[in-house]
Amino acid sequence: MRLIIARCQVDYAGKLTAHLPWATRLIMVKADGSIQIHADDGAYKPLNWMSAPCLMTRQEADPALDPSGQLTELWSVRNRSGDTLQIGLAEILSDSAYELGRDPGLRKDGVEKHLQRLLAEDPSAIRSDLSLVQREYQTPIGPVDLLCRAGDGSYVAVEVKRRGEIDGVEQLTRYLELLRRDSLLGRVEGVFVAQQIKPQAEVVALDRGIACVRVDYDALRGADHPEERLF
Amino acid sequence: MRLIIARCQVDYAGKLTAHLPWATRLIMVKADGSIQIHADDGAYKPLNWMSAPCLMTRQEADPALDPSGQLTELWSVRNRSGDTLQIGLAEILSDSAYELGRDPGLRKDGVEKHLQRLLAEDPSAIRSDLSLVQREYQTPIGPVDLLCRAGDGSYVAVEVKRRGEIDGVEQLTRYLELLRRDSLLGRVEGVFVAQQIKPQAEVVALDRGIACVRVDYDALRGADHPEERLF
DNA sequence: ACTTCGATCTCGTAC
DNA sequence: GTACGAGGTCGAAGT
Repeated sequence: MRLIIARCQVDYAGKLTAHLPWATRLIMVKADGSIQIHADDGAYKPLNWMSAPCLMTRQEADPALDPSGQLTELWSVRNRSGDTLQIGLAEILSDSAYELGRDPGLRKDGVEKHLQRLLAEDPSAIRSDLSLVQREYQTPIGPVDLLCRAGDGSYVAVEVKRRGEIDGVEQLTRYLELLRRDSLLGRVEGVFVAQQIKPQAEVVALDRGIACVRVDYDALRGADHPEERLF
Repeated sequence: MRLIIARCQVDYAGKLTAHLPWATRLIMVKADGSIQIHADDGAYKPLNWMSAPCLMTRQEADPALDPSGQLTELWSVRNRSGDTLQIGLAEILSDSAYELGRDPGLRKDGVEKHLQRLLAEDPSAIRSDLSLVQREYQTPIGPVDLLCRAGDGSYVAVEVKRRGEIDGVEQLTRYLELLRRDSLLGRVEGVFVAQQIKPQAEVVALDRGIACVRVDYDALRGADHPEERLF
């Protein structure tokens, strides 16, 4: 990994064009050839970047092409799609490189699957009269997260999301259309379950007769494993 | 901006939990307090991070809590939601800080809004008989990009995308369903406009009676500002 | 290789 | 502030 602190200007041309005026920034070149340019604030997204695989060519500044004469080096980076990143360097305040080696990588836990599992174990957390028929109930257009049965015997298709947005409602709508064609199932209701549901998604859902239920992930986890509760 | 190259291990607990085993990595601390931890490959997304605003507290390693004795420093970072990032540091290979100052920021060009504006100025570029009724016509499920009127007096809802994919067709379909319920509007057509349209998206659109139109962004810009044309 | 989908998404922008 | 849509998204999982 090579880290450079330098005054630079940058131009990107690809799916869009973008320009960075002269300023002092961090330029990071990773071992895989990828490059990112960071300012001193903002979240992790760089101001500009080029992902691997890409090819960099370097050239000394040509005074004829740089009337202001502040350029010392010009880097051109290009990827397979023909996107280009041009970095002009002026004063270099620091330039160092390190061998980091391969990273063992990140281990995650606790995403949407977990929420689905908790609700499969206790569908009454969604609505008191629900009982599970099958989790990941297969259909030709994909799996329904939870297929349940209501107190009155009718089937209920449940779509589980961490955040309920409009495309989740579309997904459930497609499942319901399909399930309702299956005359063996009889009446089939839809329930959209999420930790948070966006207002627009709720409007669309209710307009289609789909109920919306918000669930508390931490409470569910607590109910499932009381010993893990912190308070 | 502070840049540290060090052997470290990291734990995140928040919307999910994640762990990074011991390895040598880059730790970047920006002036706004945000932190990111990078390996030597991968695109710009860090292995782990904490966005500003957040608060870091530092403590010397306590041998009693670290039987292996490799820890030299322990950093705890916390944000407003209570998410925490714990970074344990061992050998520090490099540690340096720089004053970068405020960045003048990125200037972009060529995004969807610009395309929408150009088409709003001249809807005949979509179809010769179209005239604009309203840009960003509001509905309960979101704004229609362009509401136009055809030569025969019927309304035309136009969805503009840079790249036309299937979700754009879905979006326009929802608008059309809604607009057609409004008896004041009478007949409402749909037109899907983009620089490129994926074959799958076109199949779905045509199947639903939605016309597809490809537009040339550069030509539109050229027609609008002939002096800016490069060739 | 390509596609689909979630994300500790990030980022702008309108309300 | 909150909510919503777009992204040069990134990254993983499945086909």
